Amino acid sequence: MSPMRKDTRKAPVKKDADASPKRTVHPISPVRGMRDILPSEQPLWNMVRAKCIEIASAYGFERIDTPMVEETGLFVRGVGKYTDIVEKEMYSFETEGGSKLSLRPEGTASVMRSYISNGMVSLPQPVKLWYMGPMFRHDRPQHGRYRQFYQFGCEVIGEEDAVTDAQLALISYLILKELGLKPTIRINSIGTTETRTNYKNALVSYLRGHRSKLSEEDKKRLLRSPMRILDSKDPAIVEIKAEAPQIVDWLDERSKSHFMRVLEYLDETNVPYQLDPYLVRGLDYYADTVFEAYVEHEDEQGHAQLALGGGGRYDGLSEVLGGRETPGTGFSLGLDRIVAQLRESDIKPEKKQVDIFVAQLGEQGRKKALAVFEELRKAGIVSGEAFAKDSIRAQMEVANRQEAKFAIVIGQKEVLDGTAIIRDMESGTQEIIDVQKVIQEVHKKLGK
RNA sequence: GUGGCCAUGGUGUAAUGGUAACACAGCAGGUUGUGGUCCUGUUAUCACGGGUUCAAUUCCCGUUGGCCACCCCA
Repeated sequence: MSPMRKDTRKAPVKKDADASPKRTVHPISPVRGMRDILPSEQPLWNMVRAKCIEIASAYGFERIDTPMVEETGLFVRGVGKYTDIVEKEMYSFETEGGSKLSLRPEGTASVMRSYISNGMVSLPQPVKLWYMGPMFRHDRPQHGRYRQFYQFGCEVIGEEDAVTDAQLALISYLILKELGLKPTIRINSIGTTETRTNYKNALVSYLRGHRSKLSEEDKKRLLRSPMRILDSKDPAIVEIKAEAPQIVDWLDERSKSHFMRVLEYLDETNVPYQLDPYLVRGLDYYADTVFEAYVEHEDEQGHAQLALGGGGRYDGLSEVLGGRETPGTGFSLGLDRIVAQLRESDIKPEKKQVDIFVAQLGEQGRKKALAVFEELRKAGIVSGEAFAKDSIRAQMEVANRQEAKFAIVIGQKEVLDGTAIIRDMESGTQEIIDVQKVIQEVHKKLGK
């Protein structure tokens, strides 16, 4: 029992005698829209991460990690200059050398860039990749929306067959479903660039006919991105939408048959999906198939639909980024939102239980316990400890909190005898065992 | 980017123009040999800055942050 130990314990609380009683340093809070994912939240996150990886791996996807910082031009060209993401949500900065860089707002552009710059064309096609990591968008924080958020995504590059589109919708559905959510897929086809140009013209002239009902914001979008108006929740727009031209009617034969095949494959998978003729995604690289995965979400007003992820085909992206013509299709899921939904649905991961807690008493006991803990660890037994605590009582409290099934107590006496006490935390019964045989005793107890 | 609401210990809350109460969690202890109950102690210059006032945690303004809606999206 050294006084030193007592000092250490109190150190964090003790105030510097010389310092003024006032705290002059302001506490630092996280930057707006950023947050910590705490240890207590990690098991749920891990459950989500593990499910994503499990299913992607089963479908033959391999992991890729791309940098979080890219040239701003990658996103301007890839995602689209006039998208909201690029226009007002990117964290962009210039380096001293004059490079214009951005924190990635999404993953697909980077993956395609990597495919091109690493010459993955020479790999057996298609190349199937998954990624997981933080994305950054400078948007106003809100429910299920952060400035740093986490996405998991899958990309299939080098394959144009419609079955791939269906598979990706299936995979995104499966991940959510197997986590315990009840997702639905909403799907549409937005055809080729040419189709969209023609459709946009028709849409704009239709909307012009209702110009008086459009908000200022929507009037502006009439010129730049008229299709986005269809996303609006404005009741006036919803009404106008009902009569608006639908892009399906403008699809060329190739797009039409591609889409029909996607739907046919989807029919085979039992994925619940809805055709949404007005589904448009916020990124320019999409062509033909687009889809979103969403769940019903309860909020104060009643319920709304919350998108947990989305994706689609991006056959033109490679060329826009300077690669050769390469088809691609993919999706991404919002991990933060999935975690939030799981919490709302009260879905919890299985708790990892401590099998055995190693308690010690006295200096000799502590030293022996250190060795025993390591033996247990090597034997693959999940163990707990609180070696810095002196009192056995405090240690038992920790053992109890950790919900340990058993506790081993090694004190002065046990060290001398070459024994250890093993205690059943449930019943409170305990017995003396040979310390040499700790591992086999524990195995025996846990085995039954 | 626009608008609304909010800001008290680690967490959740309470009260009050005269410096704060409760619950839970944490730590220590109830004579370093034993947990889940109990008891004791301990843990807040009331987000930050300024103003009004004899006096502000309480009123006002600003800042920062949070929540929510719009916009948009994951």
